[in-house]
Amino acid sequence: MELSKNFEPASVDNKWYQHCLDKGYFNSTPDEREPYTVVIPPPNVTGVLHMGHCLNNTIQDILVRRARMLGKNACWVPGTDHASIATEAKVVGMLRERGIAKSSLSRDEFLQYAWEWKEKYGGIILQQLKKLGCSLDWSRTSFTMDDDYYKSVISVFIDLHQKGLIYRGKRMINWDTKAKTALSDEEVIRRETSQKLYHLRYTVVDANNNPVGNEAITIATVRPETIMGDTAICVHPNDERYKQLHGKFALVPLINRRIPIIADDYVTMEFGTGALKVTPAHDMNDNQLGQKHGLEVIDILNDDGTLSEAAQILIGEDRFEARKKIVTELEAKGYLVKTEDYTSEVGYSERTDTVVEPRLSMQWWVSMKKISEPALKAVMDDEIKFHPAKFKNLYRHWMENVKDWCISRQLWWGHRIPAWYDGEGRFVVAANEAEALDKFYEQYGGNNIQLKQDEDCLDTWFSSWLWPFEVFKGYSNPGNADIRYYYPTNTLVTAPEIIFFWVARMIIAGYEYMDKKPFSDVYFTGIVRDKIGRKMSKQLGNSPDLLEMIDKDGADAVRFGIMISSPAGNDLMWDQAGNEQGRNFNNKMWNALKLVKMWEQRQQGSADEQETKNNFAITWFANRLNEVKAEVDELMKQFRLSEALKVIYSLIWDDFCSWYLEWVKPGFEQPIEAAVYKKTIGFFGELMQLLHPFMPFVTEEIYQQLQPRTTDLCITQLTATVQPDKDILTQGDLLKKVISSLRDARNKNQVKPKETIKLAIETDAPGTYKPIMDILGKQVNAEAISFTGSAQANSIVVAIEKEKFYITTDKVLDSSALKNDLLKDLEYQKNFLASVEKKLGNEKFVQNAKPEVIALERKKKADAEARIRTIEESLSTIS
RNA sequence: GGGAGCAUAGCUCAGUUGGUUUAGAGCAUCUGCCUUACAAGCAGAGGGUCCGCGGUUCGAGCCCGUGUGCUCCCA
Repeated sequence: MELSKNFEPASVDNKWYQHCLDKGYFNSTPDEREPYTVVIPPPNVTGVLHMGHCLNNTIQDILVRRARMLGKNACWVPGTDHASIATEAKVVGMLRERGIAKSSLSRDEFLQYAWEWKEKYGGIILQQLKKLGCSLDWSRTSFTMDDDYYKSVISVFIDLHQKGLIYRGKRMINWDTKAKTALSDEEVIRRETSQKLYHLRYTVVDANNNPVGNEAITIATVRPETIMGDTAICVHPNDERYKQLHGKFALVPLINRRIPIIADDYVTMEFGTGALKVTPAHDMNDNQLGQKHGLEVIDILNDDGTLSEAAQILIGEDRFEARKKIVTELEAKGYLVKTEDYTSEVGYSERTDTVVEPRLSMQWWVSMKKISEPALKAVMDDEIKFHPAKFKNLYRHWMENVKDWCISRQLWWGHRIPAWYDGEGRFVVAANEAEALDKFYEQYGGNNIQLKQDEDCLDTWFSSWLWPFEVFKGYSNPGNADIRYYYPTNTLVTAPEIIFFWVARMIIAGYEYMDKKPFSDVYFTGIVRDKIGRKMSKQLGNSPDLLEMIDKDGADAVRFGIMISSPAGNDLMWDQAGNEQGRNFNNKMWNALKLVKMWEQRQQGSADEQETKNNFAITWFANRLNEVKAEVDELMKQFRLSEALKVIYSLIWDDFCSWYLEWVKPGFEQPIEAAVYKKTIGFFGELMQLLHPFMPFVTEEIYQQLQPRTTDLCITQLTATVQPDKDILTQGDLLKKVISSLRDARNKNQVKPKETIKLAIETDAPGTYKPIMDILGKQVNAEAISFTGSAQANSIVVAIEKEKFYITTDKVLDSSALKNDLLKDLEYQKNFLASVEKKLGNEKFVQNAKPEVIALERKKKADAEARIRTIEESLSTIS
């Protein structure tokens, strides 16, 4: 079959992915092998594949595929989480298109639509992962609202409540006015936002409401619309400007409500005017201050962010509209002293991107302090290893200062809180209404009481923290065969931004419910940025279309592109050029395949490799391959995936294609020895195997093209690594160096590639060169090679190590360039020698340094001296 | 305000308990080649005050201090 000019990924990718699915290669069931388990960080069911997923899942696939090739029973579990807020927003959108208002639906009706949406549009991302080549066990696809999973989440809630670790309480929370729900601290994104700082003047009065002279106090605020919720003004006790106002009162502008002026060292004297308006209902810090001083709490906002009756004015106006209007009014009535530009951090909802409103609210909480202790210890003791380890610090800091977790959300899509209330607000926690009634009568007595279930549902993370064991039904069906075999899982691959959202909580849940860690290693990927360092985001539009890229260059090229620039735990500056490099790499390998296939019909002679005259090339490459295999082993153990890929890339492109293939390549239309052909096919296959986890499709295709196979590459087992022969590798390096130097000399002397030369070698060890003469001659286009004991007239001299090489050609030579090079090298060597001699002349060095270091320095000295002699002799022949 | 991290070639990064030469790779750049696998390629080359300053040491890109700049997290 004729091979195409270039590698064509489009048909190849799909063909092999489907083949592997048909063969069930990605499916796993417990057996006698060692398991290698990875659970996917469940993407949001509304999600579509972006660069972060691409990086994350490529890494997981590399780990999983390699484990599979190392004889482990690899199991990678796919799935999605139900994403309360995001999904509910999508469903509301769908309903709007159909002209249905959410408010017109009952909870059950709404949930029906939500499931409809989920079945129709949800989980597209899982199909996209197939395009990327991810070798997931699709038979295990999980969803955080699957029946058993749902029950487990509810059961965990009840259990934690019984243990006293879940409680209900009215506290300050982050309120999303668009989704009308509470958010946890982790769901709030803080962003620098330019705002205005308004200086407002409050009239000062005494206890009898009489003005105190002409006194007024000016405060600075970015939220003038909340002044109606003010219940105090606070100044620093040491602030001389305000000492006379302690114990006095101020009138809130426009509504003229009287509030006390209090003193607290919480206030920063230098900031603004040094006087702080205190609004306990609408600011976290003000709330604490209010508690300390026993201040009234006046909530002036509705749950949708409009002003409430309590505001007295601008009732029903949106908070930002109200801000504009109140500023105008304050200015008109002379309360606005001045306006400054001001930049500060403002919290935005992660899901709806609206400004988060701090708000007092009755919510459910997980008490985190005690439950997180084993989880902190496990990471500090390296029972669970973080890669890179620097994230341990961050983790410790968070865990040591962990705050209670707000887990209730005012949404319908999710796990409904199993709490049941009577008309008076008394409640019990139970799995269903019947159990709830029993419990209620037991606890409160009475009979014939109507209970109503809590309307709210649980934070999505309250379900995904059970993921590593519940995907194996480790909680709902304890001790089953899967959980015993696959848990603890091996490696979790995730982004550092969800270390608290998810990683920490999974560790907590793992110890609480399985009594074991959920995973042994956590690999944190970096954040994918564009090439000028901006985080990729929808808003910026700097996120490339992944599927388009995969269609264009193939999944392998995209995987290569993202992995080649992806240091563990560091952000990566993604650049389209990486894809091109990957595509070029595909073509390089494809062309090497074409070359090798051309030889298939031209084999000649014995297939016994001992006989072949290309023995050196084969022996050298075999050892070089072993060397790289050992390196890759080591790098993979340390999760240095990007470096492993670089090493393999260079082995294939440079060592195999540029050196080895050129060394064994027969002349035009000449035959190739059968033994060499056989070996070459073998090497090529092994290279594909080594690269396969990184680039699964092109490697499988080439592997199958190389020779008829009865198996597939993706399940072919890697053989144990053999230690390479150092002497052979050194000789190979020498050969490469000689060839490069001679080519350089040809280049500098403008000897055209096609012109042949005669080469004479002056060496003490001609034996070293005998096995590599053929290769050397071919590579530098020499028609003859001889050994000589003396300088050759009219030749180009090339000095390498202690040896000299004389190139003779018909051309008239201009030796000035050559002479220049030699002089430059001589100066370098002399300086180097001087530095080594200085070191060796230093008594303290000789006394203190380790013997092997001193021996090394002596060798450096000897080498440099020999080298200087060679250069000087060479220079003398040039004149 | 508190904490963490980073700073090495034009760009992106390696550089493992301080000594493998006067620091490496890929990409980009430059030179020469349309050499029958590959011009999306081949063969070569150039390119660095390892952020500044001070210290420890026989010896510092690496350890310590300090300054500067950038990034992230928390309040």
